[in-house]
Amino acid sequence: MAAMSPHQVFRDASGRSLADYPRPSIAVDTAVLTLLPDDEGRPLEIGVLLVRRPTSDATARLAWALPGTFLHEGETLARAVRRSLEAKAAVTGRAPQQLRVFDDPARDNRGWVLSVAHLDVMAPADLESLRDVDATRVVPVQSPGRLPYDHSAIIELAVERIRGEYEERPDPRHLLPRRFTIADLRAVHEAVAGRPLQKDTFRRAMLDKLVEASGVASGRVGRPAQLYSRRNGT
Amino acid sequence: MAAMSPHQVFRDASGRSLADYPRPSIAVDTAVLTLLPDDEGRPLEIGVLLVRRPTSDATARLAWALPGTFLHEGETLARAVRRSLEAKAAVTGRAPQQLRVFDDPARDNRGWVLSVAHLDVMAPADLESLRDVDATRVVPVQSPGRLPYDHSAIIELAVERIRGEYEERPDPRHLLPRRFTIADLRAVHEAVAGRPLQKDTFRRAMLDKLVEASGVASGRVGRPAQLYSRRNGT
DNA sequence: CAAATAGTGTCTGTAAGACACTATCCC
DNA sequence: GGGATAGTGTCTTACAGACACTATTTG
Repeated sequence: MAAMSPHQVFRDASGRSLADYPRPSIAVDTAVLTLLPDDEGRPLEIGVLLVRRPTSDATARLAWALPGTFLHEGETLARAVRRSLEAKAAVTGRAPQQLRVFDDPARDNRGWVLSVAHLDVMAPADLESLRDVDATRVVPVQSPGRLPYDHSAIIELAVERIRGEYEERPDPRHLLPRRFTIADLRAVHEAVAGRPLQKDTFRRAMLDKLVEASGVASGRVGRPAQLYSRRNGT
Repeated sequence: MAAMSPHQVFRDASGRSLADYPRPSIAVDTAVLTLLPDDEGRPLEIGVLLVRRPTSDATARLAWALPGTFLHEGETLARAVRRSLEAKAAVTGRAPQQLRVFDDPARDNRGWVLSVAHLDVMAPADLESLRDVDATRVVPVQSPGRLPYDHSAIIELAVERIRGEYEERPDPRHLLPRRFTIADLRAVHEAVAGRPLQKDTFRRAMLDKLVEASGVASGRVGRPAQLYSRRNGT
């Protein structure tokens, strides 16, 4: 990018100013991931938040989509993501994270629209408040149904990203509360990874990335489990 | 993103159409990475391509920047990257790859400009043709000098990305010709990693990711080295 | 022969996978 | 005690790191 001194109108080789070029609309679309529980309430698999689209008549088969909005003037992408989610969920995600830009000029028949795909993660509890709202659903990422645009690709990217993060660190997205047992942690990591993880190997790999917290888990049968928390209160 | 049936004007809750909203300009800025040789012509460290900016008068200290351009109508980001490079280099990079969007509304004093940072890689030979051109330089990524905007951050992201790729596979960006010795490969990987790599460990890790090619390397002193090539002609 | 580079044998330490065992709770 | 869950001991395998050795060329 060539740049000029401040407050000076930029003109290119053909003498046109910046404002003379056509500009695309910028959208943000967000895969809000969470965990879906099994019958006993334990984390089972990754779910993704969908919202009902203001669909016109017969296109009912594409009635659900990822939440998104257009970028407003003077707004950052992360702020646009949060704005698009605040209307749908009581608690906003912690840190919208960019995945990639979808830039096919013909991807949106409404015009020239670039979409910046984002990932956000919400704990299941934060999504309880909206579960019965008619305009939102949480579906398994394995079978999200037919989705418009590039939304299936966005979900795949988001899942890939979060799986990578969970292979490196214990619960980096704070799906668990501040204190938890190794069994809780393993259930979450298994749900994210989409496959069972070895009990003893998992424990040994995680122990030096956790700090021992005071107290043990009560309830249920069996020997009570030691509580742990993440390093440095993260 | 809500969507309408084809060829219908989209209007939001306030009845405004898509075109009524202000839209940002979209720029692409690219860190073109290559290898800088030492005195004997062996790859030593990662270099990045800079171009001279059409600087106005006294701002000479920011006279160099990453190549970039504005996105044109109907153009993909990758194509804009290639267009911005074709003017500067004889050979265009193989695959521009998105890094992230820089979206601070105040990052450019010319107006509202989002920049999509990209990574591209060129073999040193492909950059020979422009090395003496007055408007381009290749500088070490460790000490690129003062750069405008977010360009230093872009270079850091690009280096991080390419280092990750080179830890996984042998020369994924084709900095070497089709056939090469293990020693050639190790020199390239050491330059990318920025640190020396163990001779025997490196060899054993790479051997099963390569296919043996016919012939040995001639020249120099010492025992001639077996030639190898990448799997499946990639 | 010496010098130089290519390539291998092998030991050690670390860590994952797997299995079986011990520990401690509730009933 | 029985059932259930938490946590550990330990064997095997694999592999990175390290060092020293052998192999094959040029001069």
